Amino acid sequence: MGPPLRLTRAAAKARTRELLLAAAAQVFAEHGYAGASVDEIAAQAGYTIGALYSHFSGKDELFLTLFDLHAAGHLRDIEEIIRQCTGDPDFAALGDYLATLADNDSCRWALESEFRRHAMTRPELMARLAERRAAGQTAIAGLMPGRRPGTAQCAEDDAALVITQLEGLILQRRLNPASVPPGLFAEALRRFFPPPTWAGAAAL
Amino acid sequence: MGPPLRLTRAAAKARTRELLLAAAAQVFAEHGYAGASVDEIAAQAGYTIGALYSHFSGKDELFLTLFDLHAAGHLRDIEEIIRQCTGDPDFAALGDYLATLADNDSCRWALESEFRRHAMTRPELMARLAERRAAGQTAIAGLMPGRRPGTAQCAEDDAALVITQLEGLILQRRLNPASVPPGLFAEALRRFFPPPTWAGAAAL
DNA sequence: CTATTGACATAGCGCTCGCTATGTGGAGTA
DNA sequence: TACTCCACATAGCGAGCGCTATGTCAATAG
Repeated sequence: MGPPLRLTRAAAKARTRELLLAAAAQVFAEHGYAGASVDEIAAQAGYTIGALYSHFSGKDELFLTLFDLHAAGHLRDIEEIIRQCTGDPDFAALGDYLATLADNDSCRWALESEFRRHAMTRPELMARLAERRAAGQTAIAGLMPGRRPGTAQCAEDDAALVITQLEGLILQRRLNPASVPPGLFAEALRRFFPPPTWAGAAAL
Repeated sequence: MGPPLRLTRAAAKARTRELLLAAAAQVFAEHGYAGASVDEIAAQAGYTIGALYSHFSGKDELFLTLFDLHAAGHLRDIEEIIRQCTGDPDFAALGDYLATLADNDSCRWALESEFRRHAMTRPELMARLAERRAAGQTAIAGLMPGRRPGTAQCAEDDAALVITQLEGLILQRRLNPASVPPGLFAEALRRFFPPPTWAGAAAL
């Protein structure tokens, strides 16, 4: 048969699940885990709690599902940016992109803070988050140039520095956009990726 | 009269207030604002909710008091570290200090995440937090050397970068101490405070 | 067309919450 | 010592919570 005019049963279910997850992200971000009510999450998605409990076993599973999705995909954007810093990067454009990344998805960074707070008090969540971040850091380390040959600095350390620098800047821009203009993102990246020829000659 | 053997009435009241605030910080950090119960906060301090409500108008005032105390004092430690970076700094010692700063006060950084999440959804809190941080940043900017004369980089931008770098590293160390050894803090500081004579000669 | 399934709605239970009204005992004062 | 006061304890109320039991109706299969 051709494409159905209406969504098929399974497709509709998958769509409902996505809507519930998106609504949960928004409500968890705004009120925190304990402050978020399953009624509000379901209502935000356009359903009632019956729909929610037919897709998830409860509030906790909903939160943990979001946690894993977030932990898996969080460093991907940063990795992509770092990848574009190799070769002949356009730092100004990357700075603009980072600024929009910080400005959009308003609930994303609030969720990030909520996840971190949760992870700090629940060892198994901390382990999962640390593992995902370690994988992302290693991927980024593979992209970092082995510069400053005089120092014993390794690529893993460079990656940790650039990740935390960009995350810190993003969180700061969430609090006060004026204090972190796009040019500051660009400047931060420039410091980790100096012009290849000059730096090689000037070092030591 | 000499110092009283037992605490005077006002001193005991002040001590109770401090105990309540410390307990509140711990419980808010562990469970978040909505998840924290005033009963647990009072019990953690060794009192009941009667004591809590005779010192604070309610849960919200308790939280806002902590918020202001935190916002006021948060960048002081970083400012002190940056001050010690001027002159002839011992980066290794400062790195050790930053590591212990991240490791101790476990509830402090969980509270930091909770405050940020709250600020992201409440404009008046965001304004207050941004104002305090701007003041701290300006103080730190006054300590930053006006290096790299070739670039249009100003001290305020340098301060924003070093603050967000250190905060990002601290938060990362909370999640995974092994990924941020004390030496990485030291390396981060070194990059913002290069040896004075060499850098001046090597620049441009 | 009929039967069946299951995605989702509805109502309500038990529990905990923030907060208040009220009680009480020891520190302060003369 | 006797009176006063207030820091703190205690009991309970109304509201909202997560979750479950049950109902409903449209999409599917035969």
